[in-house]
This record gives sequence, structure tokens and C-alpha cells, in this order.
Amino acid sequence: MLDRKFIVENAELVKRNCELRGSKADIDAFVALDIRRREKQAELDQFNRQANDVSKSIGKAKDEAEREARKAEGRDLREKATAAQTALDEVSAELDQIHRSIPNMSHPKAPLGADDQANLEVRRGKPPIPKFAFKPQDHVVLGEKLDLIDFEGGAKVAGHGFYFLKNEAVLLELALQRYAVDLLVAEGFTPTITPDLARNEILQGTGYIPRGPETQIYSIADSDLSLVATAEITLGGLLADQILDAETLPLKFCGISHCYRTEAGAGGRASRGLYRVHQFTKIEMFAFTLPEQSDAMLDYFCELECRLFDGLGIAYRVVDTATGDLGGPAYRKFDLEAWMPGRGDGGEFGEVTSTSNCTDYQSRRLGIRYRPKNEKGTQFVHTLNGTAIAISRAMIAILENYQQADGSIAVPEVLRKLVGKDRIAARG
RNA sequence: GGAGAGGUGGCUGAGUGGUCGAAAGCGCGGGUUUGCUAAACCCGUGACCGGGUAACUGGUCCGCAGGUUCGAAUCCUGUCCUCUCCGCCA
Repeated sequence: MLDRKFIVENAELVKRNCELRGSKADIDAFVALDIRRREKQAELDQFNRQANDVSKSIGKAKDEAEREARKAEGRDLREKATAAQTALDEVSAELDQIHRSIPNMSHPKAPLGADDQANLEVRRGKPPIPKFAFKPQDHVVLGEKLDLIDFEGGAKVAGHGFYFLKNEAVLLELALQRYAVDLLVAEGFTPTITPDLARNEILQGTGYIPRGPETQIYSIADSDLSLVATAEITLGGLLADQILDAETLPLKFCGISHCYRTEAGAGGRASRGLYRVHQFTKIEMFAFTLPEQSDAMLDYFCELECRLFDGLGIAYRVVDTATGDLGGPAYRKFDLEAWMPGRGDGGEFGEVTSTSNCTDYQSRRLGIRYRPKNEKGTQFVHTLNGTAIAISRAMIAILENYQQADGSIAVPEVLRKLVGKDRIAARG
């Protein structure tokens, strides 16, 4: 959420930002409601003060008759206060509904545009796009031939969009986890394995909508829990309602979790195989920072993602996400898109990581603040999240980029020790 | 699943109807003392929503939601959460 005062005082700015983001939030209505809210608040305060004064005066009443008269007066004032409170609650609820729908402000350098067409390529990774002396297969074919991924089994057990990883694919997943966590621990991140479920309140705090027709979230029946779509949710929630010491910031966590997504409405093309699935494992980076640290932290997260994919030897490009494609909480977002030789016709880039600076948008709702040094009061921290490795998509990139003419798949250098072998042999 | 205990400020923790936004300690900020640091001592120090240029000032908040009362951290009901013990279980 944006700061209420900021919205009111910068209504035009916020309105323009909503347009850039394709948000229909009604800022004019918000401003008008905020004035009403303040009026109702003043009214309520007035009644409460009068009622309190009456209560305090009762001890000094000189006889029973006066006591009773005062009591009646007090009762009357409390009733009025209750009515004012009800009116205030109604206005607040209306205000809150608009408030939630207002997206974060956008970084001045974020590309302007309505959708991903306007995303801007800002950099290429070190590894070159590989050339094949044969026609490269896509990971679905490779996974089946080498008995690495069982989509049929997944469908039988849990439905379309689920899968079994088998044989070396399992070792690959574990190796990728370890590879990412090793780097992050060396970089000072606190490693965690987070819950795969979270309270809906926490989902909402991080900007996810647990229920509703377009939700991406699986919710657990008869409870207020949902399966998490990313460890961003659990890591953001970890420090909810806390006031932190400024000196302890920035705090960097990495979280391993499974990620569950309903992918409601997601269409068939370009989402074959492991690309768009209902469950996958992800190593996520998360940081809580001082406001002045968050821009640099975003660059740092992006750089770490680049190092991970440079290390894997997979070609990629870095994309600066356009305003219309940012999603609610993000102030700025960089995606890494890895080269996937089996994708489309002759290979395509496909998104493998995403890192966002959410500034104070999440922390305001989650109540994560810090006490500035030499200043009164508290301020909201900034939160950032970034994918270190999303296993399923990294797996696609590895299988497709490292396939060999003889049908085997080479294991990327950095993973060989962790996998325990140099190549995944062709079968049959 | 069964039984019990508890949720109070940045933290620990007192408080069972008005004088309580709340003792005390810790932490934090300022000061005195002091080669430096530390210690000691003194003073200050909750959050949120308003009003005022400001000094200052009104209101709300003791898990949450209701109820009783002129008045609730305190009494009543419901609810959520946490902890301990027992059972079950990887």
C-alpha cells in the first residue's frame, strides 16, 4: 500500500502512475473519501471527549439525583459515539478497498508501456547462445527420452501441470539448490527453508490475493491457510509487525520453498512441459533495507542472478520491466530470460528469474518498521525479493542447452561435483 | 486428538473497575563525571489517527470481536494465536 497522506497530497502524480500501470483505481474518489473520513473522525473524537469528561465528573456529584442525571448524559454520549464510529468504519472500509487497488509508484527509469512488449533489454549474459550441429530437442522430449521427467505420472496422481522428477533430474534439482544456497550463504544471506503454507493475512500483506476468480493461489479448505506461490510470501511475513533497529539493516534472507500456482487462465502456447507448472521448488532471495539502500540492493540481487546463470554457462538477457507489466507491489523489476533452444521455432528466451524492489509497499501492510537513528518515530523498511533459482525453469535451460549430439546431456561444470557425474547418459 | 497456562510498550515483566498509556528492569537518546573506552549518576524515551507555523493539544490502542458499566488492561461471552504436558506420528 502507498501512504495515505502521500496519495492525498500527490493525487495527480498517483493518478498518472495508475495510468502508466494500467490500474483503474479511482484516486478522486479516494481523496474525497479521505476528507469524509477526517470529518467523521473529528466527530467521533468530540463525542468521546465529552463522554470521558462526564464519566470523570460522576465522582464529584453531590447527590444521587445528580449522579443519575450524569449517568444518563454519559449513556447518551456513548450512543452517539457508537453511531459516529459506525459511520467512520463504513467510510474507512470504502477507502481501504480503493487503497488496496492502488499500485506502487514506479521508478523514474522504468520503461513506460502497457505490457511486456515495452520491456527493455538492458544487458546480455556472458555465455553465448549455443550453436547446434543437430536440431535441438525441447526438454519435454529430452526428459522423456532420458527418463528424467514423468508428466504422465504427475497427471495421473495430481492432474495436468504436475510431474515427477526422476533419476538425474532429482540430483540436478538438489545440486541446483545447493549451488544457489552456497553462493548466497557466502554473500551473507541467512538461509532458511520456509513453510509452504501461510496465513491469508500474510499473503495479502505481500500483495497476493488468496481468493477470488483470478487468484493464482491454492487455498486450504476450512482454514485461513494457502499454499505459497513463492517464499517471498513467507520471508516477507517473517518479520511482520516488528520494529527493527536501523543498525541491523539490511537483512538478507534466502528461502527454499515449494511454490504452488493454480495458473488459472494460463494458455497452452509456450508453456509446454516444465515451463508453467502447478508446483516447483524455488530458492528465493529477500531483503529488508533502509529506504536509501533499496536501489543498490535491487542491482545487487540482479547481479547475483547474473552470476548464477553465468556460472551455469547459460545464455541470458536482462530485461527492465515496463510499468504496465510490473504488478502491484513492485517499484522496479528486472527479469532474467534464459536462452531455451527447444522453445518456439529455433529457440527463444524464457523468463527464469525476477527481482523486484517493492519499496515500502509491502512493509506498510505487513507493519515492518525501523527506528531511524537520531530521529523520532518509526519508518517503514523497504523490501526486495528476487529469484535465485527457480528449479523447473533452470532445469529446462540446462537440459536444452547442454544436450549433445549423441542424445546425452552434459552436466554444467559447476554442478558436476554436486550431481556426482559429468553427463546424463542417453538411454535405450 | 486430550489436559492445562498464557497473549500488556523495542525487549523482559507488574498491574483484577475510575487516580493506568500503564510499575520496574533492560535497551535506546541526551547530560554530568572521565586520558580513550567502560562504569557510575541524572534527565528523557510507546504506537496510531487528527488539530496547530510552533510550543502544544484532542482521540484511539493492553491478541481480535462483541457484551456489562457513566467508566474496562482489569468483569462476561466468543474467537484467533502461542506455550507446556499427555497421546499419535515422519
